[in-house]
Amino acid sequence: MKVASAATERSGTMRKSRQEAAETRERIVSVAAREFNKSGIQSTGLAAIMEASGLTHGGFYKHFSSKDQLAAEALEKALERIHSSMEDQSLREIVGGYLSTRHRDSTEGACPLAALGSELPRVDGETREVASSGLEQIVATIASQLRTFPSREAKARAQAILAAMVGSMVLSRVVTDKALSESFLRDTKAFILKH
Amino acid sequence: MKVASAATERSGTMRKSRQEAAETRERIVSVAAREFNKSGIQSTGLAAIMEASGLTHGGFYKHFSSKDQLAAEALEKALERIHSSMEDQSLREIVGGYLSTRHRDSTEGACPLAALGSELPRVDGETREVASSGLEQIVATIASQLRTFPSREAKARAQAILAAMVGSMVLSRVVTDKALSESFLRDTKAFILKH
DNA sequence: TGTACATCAGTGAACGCGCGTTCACTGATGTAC
DNA sequence: TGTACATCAGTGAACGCGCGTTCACTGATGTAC
Repeated sequence: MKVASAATERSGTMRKSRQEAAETRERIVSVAAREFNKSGIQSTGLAAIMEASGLTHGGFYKHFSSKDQLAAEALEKALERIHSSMEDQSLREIVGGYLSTRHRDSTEGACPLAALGSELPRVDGETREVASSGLEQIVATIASQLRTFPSREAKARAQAILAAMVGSMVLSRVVTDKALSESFLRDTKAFILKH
Repeated sequence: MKVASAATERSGTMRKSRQEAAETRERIVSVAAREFNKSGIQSTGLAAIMEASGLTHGGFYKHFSSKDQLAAEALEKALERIHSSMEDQSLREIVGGYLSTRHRDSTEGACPLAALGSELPRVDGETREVASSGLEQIVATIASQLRTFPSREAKARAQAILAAMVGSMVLSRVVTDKALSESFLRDTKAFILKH
């Protein structure tokens, strides 16, 4: 703060408090994405998210107008993260990364389609739209890796491949037998890549 | 009640009130299975289930010791229903029946793996076990239709096929575009059967 | 640059509400004789 | 078969609790001059 000229202030970074507030907001969205993946949207309380963000619950509405708005932003962020991790990867890399025990056991950067899939048809309109369009982008990215097929067929196959990946992840988390859980991932991977 | 002998009473049907109570209990389980499929287990209140069963909420604990117990029974019943509908069907029939718009749009007899899949890893122990073993039975039944493969490979393929079906159903319900929703079902079906 | 006022991120108490569960009560059904 | 008592399915009020949301307040930061 000492020797910053007015020009630097205007063109450069925000002043301390506003910058911190923006960082706080981003932190809440990140924490929310993780907590939603772990426990579901409905089942995760705002107080838990705020506490995990190092704040008290009352401050929530200084950043968001409702829980729904946070859910939409957190879902968008999580889907973008998954989507961008797939870009410029081969089909083998995409499927291998998705159908891994690392992904199965993580909440931090896990795919919300698998973690929240059966809850998403019931979320509010805006959040649902975010889910739907994020899903479409992922399908398009997978399709772009199916270079041996004409584009219409590539999209059809990409949809089936994403369905198989999401379903495999869901079921591998439902099953209580560890070996069976891992064989869901392994066998689905083989099934997809054998095509 | 009129001319029933003591012998008939003992060997035959229960007396009226007990029989009605048993019917009430079954009705609650059926209603619960449908409501859980529609809104999720956590998000469905006992009062809503009891009201939809034509009762007041207080009577619930005359039939069940907890919501968890009801969830386990409702899930078992729903999974058994899906499982038995697959028995003695060909792979084509199983996949065609599962990946249908009728199934997608129904709650009454829908598959809980798709309707509740992402919630199931968080349910209580007994309910989770019911889900896990119901899932295994379905895999076995699908595998039994893959007669051209040795049994180990048949089971691996059955797992991948179930994963693709569940994932396809989940995503077809997430997506807001009607045509895209239907193409998820159609394309996944083609992908599975083309193998 | 320094001063006076405005803004606003964050706090913590409070709200109305729905939840799972408990309970005293009722009246029809079941049982014993 | 008829009577007296016990059982128990179902009712509706009440419980303690956590939820999303609101609000008065604080004090550091931002702005105007």
